[in-house]
Amino acid sequence: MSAASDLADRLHSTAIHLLRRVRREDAGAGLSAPQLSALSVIVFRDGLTLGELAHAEQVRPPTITRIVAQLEAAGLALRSRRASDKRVTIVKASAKGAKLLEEGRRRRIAVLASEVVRLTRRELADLERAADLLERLVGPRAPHPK
Amino acid sequence: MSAASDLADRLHSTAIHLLRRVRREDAGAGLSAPQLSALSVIVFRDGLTLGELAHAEQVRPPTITRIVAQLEAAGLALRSRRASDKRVTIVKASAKGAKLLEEGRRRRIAVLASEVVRLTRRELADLERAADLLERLVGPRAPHPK
DNA sequence: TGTATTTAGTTAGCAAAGCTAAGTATATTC
DNA sequence: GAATATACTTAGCTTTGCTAACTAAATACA
Repeated sequence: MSAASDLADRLHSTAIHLLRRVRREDAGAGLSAPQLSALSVIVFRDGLTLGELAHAEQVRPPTITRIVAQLEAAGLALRSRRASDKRVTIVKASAKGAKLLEEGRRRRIAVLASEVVRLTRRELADLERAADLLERLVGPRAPHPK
Repeated sequence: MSAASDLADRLHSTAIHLLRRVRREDAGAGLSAPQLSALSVIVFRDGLTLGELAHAEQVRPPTITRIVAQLEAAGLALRSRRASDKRVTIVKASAKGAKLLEEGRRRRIAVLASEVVRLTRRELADLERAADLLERLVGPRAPHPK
């Protein structure tokens, strides 16, 4: 139990540090980490609804409303109503958004991957497997009974 | 290069999701993730200075000033001046702080480790190694030339 | 049909995180 | 002993995240 406890602690701590580390670079691209994260999902799953995006990003509706509004204001994403149900909002990435995502990714690489590429092949494989596991651990899944 | 890029992206994304995941539980303990992270360092390295803590946490001085002020207001940490140099502030954990850290840790476990303990021994070993690597990647190290 | 409920998203307003710029107080330098 | 450097603080800004309360559209039901 203590081993799992320690590990969870370390993951928590490294997550905080990782985000602090990339924060400034992301800012250089003009986008915050949450904005980039959302944009990434939008590009990857083009045409999803705000609700789906909120679920994927594990935030509450008001939060995703605002983030998408920012992306839209920056000309990176587009919103439209679904014809068959005018309550739902469809989000798509603009060409500019897709392009900027690629740039943001490159910047992040400069910070993370400049170190990552120095790893041995074996260490890289470890990290890859760990990323799989982490995605399973923290992926969307009805987080809490409200 | 694209492999490293993808990996960096995934780590970035999982870091965001992990923190969102534990956010509510930490809130349940009355502490935010940054507060818990700082408290953890304070408990682990009792008697460090604010500057050292800021460096360990990779934030700017004003940020650490505020976080420690919050911990102090909550009765979890204590500040004192160093006799030999009255500019520097020494931070220590109170008994209450050490106790609460253990509780916060337990709560986080409930979220992360409830899944973590379900992993196979081999997966756990992967994650452990990954945590080592991540700590190396994102640990304190003069991040940017101001 | 026509009210009542549910669903999708928004608006308002709050606390905290992070920052920079500018201030204070103590040490150090010359 | 005046000038500079160091350690931290204060002020003020933007962004994140939340809950609570609202609007508008769809569905239920009677």
